[in-house]
Amino acid sequence: MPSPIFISETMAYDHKKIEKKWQDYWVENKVFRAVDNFDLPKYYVLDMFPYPSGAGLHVGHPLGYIATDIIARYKRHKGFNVLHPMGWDAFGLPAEQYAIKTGTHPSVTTKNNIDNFRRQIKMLGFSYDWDREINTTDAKYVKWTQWIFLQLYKKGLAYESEVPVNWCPELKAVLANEEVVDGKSEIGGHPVFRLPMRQWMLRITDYAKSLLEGLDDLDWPDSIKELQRNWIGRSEGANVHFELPSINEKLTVFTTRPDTLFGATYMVMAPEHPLVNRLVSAEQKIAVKQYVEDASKKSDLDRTELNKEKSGVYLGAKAINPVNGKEIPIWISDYVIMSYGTGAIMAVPGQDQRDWDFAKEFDLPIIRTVEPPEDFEGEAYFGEGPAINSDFLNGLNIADAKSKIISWLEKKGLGEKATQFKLRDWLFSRQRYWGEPIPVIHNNGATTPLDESELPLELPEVEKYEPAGTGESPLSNITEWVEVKDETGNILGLRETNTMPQWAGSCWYYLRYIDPGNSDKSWDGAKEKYWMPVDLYVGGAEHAVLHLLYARFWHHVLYDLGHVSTKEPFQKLFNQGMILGQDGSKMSKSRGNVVNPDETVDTFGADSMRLYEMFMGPLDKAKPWSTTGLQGCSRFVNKLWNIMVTDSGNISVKITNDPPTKETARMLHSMIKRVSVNLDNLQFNTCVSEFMIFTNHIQTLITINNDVLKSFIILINPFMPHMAEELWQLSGQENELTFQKWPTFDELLIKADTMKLAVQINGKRRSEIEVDINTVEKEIFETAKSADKISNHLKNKIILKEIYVKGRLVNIVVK
RNA sequence: GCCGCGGUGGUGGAAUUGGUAGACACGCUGGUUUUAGGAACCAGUAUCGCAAGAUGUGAAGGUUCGAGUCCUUUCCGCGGCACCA
Repeated sequence: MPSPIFISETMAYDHKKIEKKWQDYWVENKVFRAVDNFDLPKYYVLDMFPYPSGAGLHVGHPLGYIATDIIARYKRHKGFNVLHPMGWDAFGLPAEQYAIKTGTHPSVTTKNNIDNFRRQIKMLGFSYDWDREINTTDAKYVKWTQWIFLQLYKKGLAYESEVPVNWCPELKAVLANEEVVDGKSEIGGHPVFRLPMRQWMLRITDYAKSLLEGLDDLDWPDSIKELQRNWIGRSEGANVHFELPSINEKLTVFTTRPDTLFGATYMVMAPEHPLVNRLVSAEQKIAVKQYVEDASKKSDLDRTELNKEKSGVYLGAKAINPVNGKEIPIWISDYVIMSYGTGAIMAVPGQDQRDWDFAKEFDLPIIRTVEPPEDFEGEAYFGEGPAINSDFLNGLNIADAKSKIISWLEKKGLGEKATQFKLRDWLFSRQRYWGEPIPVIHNNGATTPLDESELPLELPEVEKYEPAGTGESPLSNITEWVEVKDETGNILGLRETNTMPQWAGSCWYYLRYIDPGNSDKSWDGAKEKYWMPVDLYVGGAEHAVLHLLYARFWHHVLYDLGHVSTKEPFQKLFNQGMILGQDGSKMSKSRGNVVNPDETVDTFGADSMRLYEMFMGPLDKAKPWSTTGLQGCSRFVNKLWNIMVTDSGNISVKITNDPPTKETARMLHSMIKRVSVNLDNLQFNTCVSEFMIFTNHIQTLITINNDVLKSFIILINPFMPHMAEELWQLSGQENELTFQKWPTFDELLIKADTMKLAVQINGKRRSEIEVDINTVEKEIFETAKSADKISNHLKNKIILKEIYVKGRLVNIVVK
């Protein structure tokens, strides 16, 4: 960004010198250290810690950090003991891919990137307690990540399974469901295929109910709660058992519409269903085998892209519909998926569009069991209506029919009420080097967890970081690490060579900040009880169903095991929006619209950048960067400086002990009120406007009262701490600014002596009157009626009603 | 298709939650100052109109004394999910 710097005639605020001065001061005096003083009210304000990439920060990254820093500083002024930490989510694929290319150990890359990120973050003057900095790749941290894994393992929540996984040949790794988007990898957009592989899984499905119900009491954006609810995907319905006469077994299906059972005219099983081979008839054997093979070759992308046309094959077997004893044919089709419900459905084409499409394709019978309205022209009907063709359910609405059929099924032992979740177990292993080793030893098909005393299990040095390509991690090549031997050299077992996914470290880092140096325990119980939960958590919405769901899962487990005192980790969540490039599109290297914070801070200073990012608009909205907008904020910063400070660097002679005018006092108290309320609501942009309005006012003053100035400095300190500290010092204050009490406002002082009231005729503004604040209503109406332009509007009209909205307006309703 | 969020000047956005729409800033126009450019300061800036005045928060209806705000229908944009039975 070529920004020519011109020397102005007024003394410019020397941001470089002053920012360095106070940043050094804060570090040397450990001003922002959080002390474990349990008597003080606490406030835990947390940022989603970054993955330190090689590219460094662009101006969008620190947006949330600026907001949390403002809140942290605000809460300190409000008397809270504030915990505000920062750390690094440092395991991950980019460092490993760089290692494959260059041979540089990922720990070296990671260290360099962290150093750069730390430098960039520090230049913005954030009030982090750097004594609590953590790094997920640090052996002292990995130890406790592995320790938590062992707790999950011991509780039976970690298991190995040969499951069809999302295999990405390009990344040479398997991915979690949450990491696959539209059949492609979330990172890089490479195709993903379904392959069976041995994998570690975490039983997050055991916590589906708990995770769903826990959302209710959280102060989170509705959109994120809704996203998680959808992802967990609770469905209420029934399991229904269908008799399979040919093999004398039962086939259970899950349905949300048991009321439509009389309309079930055929059944469909997933091609992978275990009963397929036993049910298939001799005549259909070849066709079925072919279909099953074709289905297994399809990638996720194929399956979604082909979702328009239904395919399938008749199994040559029948099932008995339990409500009427009718024989119905069983088909297989890939529109039924094995991993949801029981992998088989009862098809009710009359009430389900997918079943309708399939029935039309293969000429299967359709029976409506809910009467559609007369003008209904669609195909399957899923609206409300009376039951038809359904024997004892006829005439009932859907809800009544459901409960009646469920109790009928339960009484006869043919089915029962059931709840299903979409959520699947969490695929927890990765075929990568740069992750936490899973602390487990294999021996003859059995697995043994490491003893806690053997933790941390550290990564061995390797020569090649390239994965084997067969789905095995680079660790599998390190024989001396993999083979666990006793003193005499006998092999006792083989180490697990898969590592944990990047999410592992971020699942509990907020707990480690509470007690980062503890080498005996993951964290101290008393400290955890004091600091938790996180009072405010700010980060990007892209983590809605990944990090935020996984972390909640671990936390729920830790709660059940008695390791944490709160059921939920993050009480209030806020998502910062994206900062777009000047052109309105997403900032990216390829578009060439990336704004670098190093240059911005160098040219305009940290305070200007902080102020501008807050001024741009609401924190949660996406908004484009504007260099002229930034210049506007920089202009404001300099203007404020020049009002307060002389060219020779002393506090202005305007600052005196003369009492403020009524107007100045009114504006100060109004500002205190609005800034306080807006900060409580995380509305930072309007706080900045308030500062501008007040500054525009004091610019016109001949003298500025010293106490007014003091209050103003405290108000701006969260936003522009460097200048605030300097002004605080220049104005002769000696106490630590950080802990000054937040000013309070006096409602009486905010009121002016007179008020301006709009005068409306039939709700339209026609005039304005100014009256004394104590004027009684009757007098106000009289004044209003005689006001400029109003008498004209009242000519030849009948006044029906007179409305006075206190302090705002008068409305005269006429006819 | 389903779920969630949004649509206000030339631009980013305000609006005490039903009460004077456009705060604050950017940009633009004119002025002061300056050798000039820049900076700083002053004034103006929703639209139409010389004016009086009229119109105006994606569109159309409705509730109300009064609607950017509430209700209905509809269009557009963004995010998420997607054969989940």
